[in-house]
Amino acid sequence: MGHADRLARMTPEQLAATVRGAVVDAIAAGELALDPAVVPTEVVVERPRNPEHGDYATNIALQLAKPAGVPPRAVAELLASRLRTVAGIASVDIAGPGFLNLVLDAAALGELARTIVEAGEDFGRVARYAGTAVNVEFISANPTGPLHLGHTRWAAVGDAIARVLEAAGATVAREFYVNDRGVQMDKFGQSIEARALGTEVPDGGYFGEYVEELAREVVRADPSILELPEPERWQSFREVGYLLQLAQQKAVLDAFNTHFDVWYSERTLHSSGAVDRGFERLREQGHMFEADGAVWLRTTDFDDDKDRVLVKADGELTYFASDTAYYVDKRLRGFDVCIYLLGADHHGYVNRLRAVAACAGDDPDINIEVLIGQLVKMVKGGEEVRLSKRAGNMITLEDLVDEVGVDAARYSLIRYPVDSPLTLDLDLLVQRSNDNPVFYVQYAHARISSVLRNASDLGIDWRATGFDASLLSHEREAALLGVLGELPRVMTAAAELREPHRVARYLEELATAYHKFYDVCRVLPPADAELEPLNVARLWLCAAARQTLANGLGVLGVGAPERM
RNA sequence: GCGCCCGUAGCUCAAUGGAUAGAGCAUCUGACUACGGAUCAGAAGGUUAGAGGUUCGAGUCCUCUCGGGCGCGCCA
Repeated sequence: MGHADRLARMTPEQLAATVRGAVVDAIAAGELALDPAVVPTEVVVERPRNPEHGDYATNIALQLAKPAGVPPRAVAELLASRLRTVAGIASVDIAGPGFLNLVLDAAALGELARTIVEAGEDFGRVARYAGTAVNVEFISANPTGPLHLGHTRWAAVGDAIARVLEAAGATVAREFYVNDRGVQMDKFGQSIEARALGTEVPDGGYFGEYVEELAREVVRADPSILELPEPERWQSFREVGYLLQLAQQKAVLDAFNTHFDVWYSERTLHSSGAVDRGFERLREQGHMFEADGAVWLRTTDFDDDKDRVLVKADGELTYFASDTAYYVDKRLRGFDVCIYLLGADHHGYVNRLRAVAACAGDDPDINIEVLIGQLVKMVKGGEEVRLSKRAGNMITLEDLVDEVGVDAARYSLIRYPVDSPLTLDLDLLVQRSNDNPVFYVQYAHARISSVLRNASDLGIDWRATGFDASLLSHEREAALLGVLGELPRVMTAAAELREPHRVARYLEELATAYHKFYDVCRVLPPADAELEPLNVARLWLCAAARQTLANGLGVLGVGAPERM
């Protein structure tokens, strides 16, 4: 019965297409005086907050009323009569100013469980960005010290953005720009040397305890370094110390489940000729000029406050010169979109980076994207913790993970949008980590895993037993199915908006829907009872829920434990 | 001074112009001799900082005011 099978399933995507079809048909039949071109290509079909408003609701009649010159309820009326004839749709109501409230047949909704189980890890993957190559650059901390809490938010969020984009079909490179060149590096080398020799750390140098540890390590690795003449000696300290520090950053990030594809060295940028290529591109585009003995980029052509110097009067390149070359290099490496994650203290860079893209002949609205994240504030004992290296209360990424674990740390940082400042209560995070919503979500996954294990122990092979979706008629089953069906749309929105926190919030909603279902719907047959078709149908639903939780958690880089 | 971000329940925060603004924590009251109680059911808690505007509809968009964070180098 191919016909029945085709009509049996009704995912939100299919429903949206069905509603749109009703509009197009109504126009073709002359019921609506509308240009088909004004019908949105994607009709919005959303799950109403109030369950009394049906499984799905659409505002399409409200949108079309004005262009059609007809009252919204009249538009709703004629769409409703068409939709009522569609197989899989149980009822259509008109509510409020002209909303269409749709209720699906239990079977049409329940088939979603099969769809999800069959899709497996692919459920939630969408094709929104298929064929797009995206470069996501984040953290890019100086390799002159450990990663601190300020970097940690980007470590979690940047990686989650990359994962979300991958789930949406993009090819993604996670990139870390290593500032291994310039004055800061020299200060770093001289600071390590000073600690090794017991002399005074230079002005503007690095004072942290880790510098002493680096000094000991460098000397231990090769004591002859102390015999070198200057400047080879401090330069050697710089080189060896830099590699040790960089390796430490990599190790910490790997442990944090954030794996970079590219560690791009600023030195390489210069030695590879990328700077020359970058300048060449900018010159071609006609935005470079000379004034006051310096070479400038006319970024004011594109919304920047002032023009920027590329080459100083003394012939030295500015940091900005590296930025421009780096951007051009990314584009030459084939990335369509270059995303930068910067802290709020760098928001002044947004316009100038966008101007760089424009000066290079690109479209700043397409090829470059600068995301500004607000800083993380920490509260401990009810008081704000001011993080400063000098005060010695710097909290590193490593510290946070040691205290709360990778999953809780990542989740806490990802579940909030980055454009609002975040206050983390260390006491809450550390001592009462069970209150972290990540455990609520993981618990749902572990709980389902347990049910499926028990089913297996009872010798139940639900996959091989017929699945009757129409049996999933309980309101909590319908609610759970409704939430399950949202993952593809949540993933699309999270990818488009670069907002992985939406996935986290969705998972919390899903976990709630599961727990509510589980509370009142017995899944396995009680002792001494026969296996009923309803038990099997609910096992399919459980499997679908578990798969969806696992897929969502995977996109956040958070584990989906089978036991906890 | 100019620019960007933010202001939602006691606290931490959601809500892509949609219906009665939602969660968690904290407070109070309930639910397992059946599948994991890290759960569930319920109560209480709001002039979405304030004032105008745009429209069928504004926490969301526009203007102004107030309050908070951050930034405005031929530094890196």
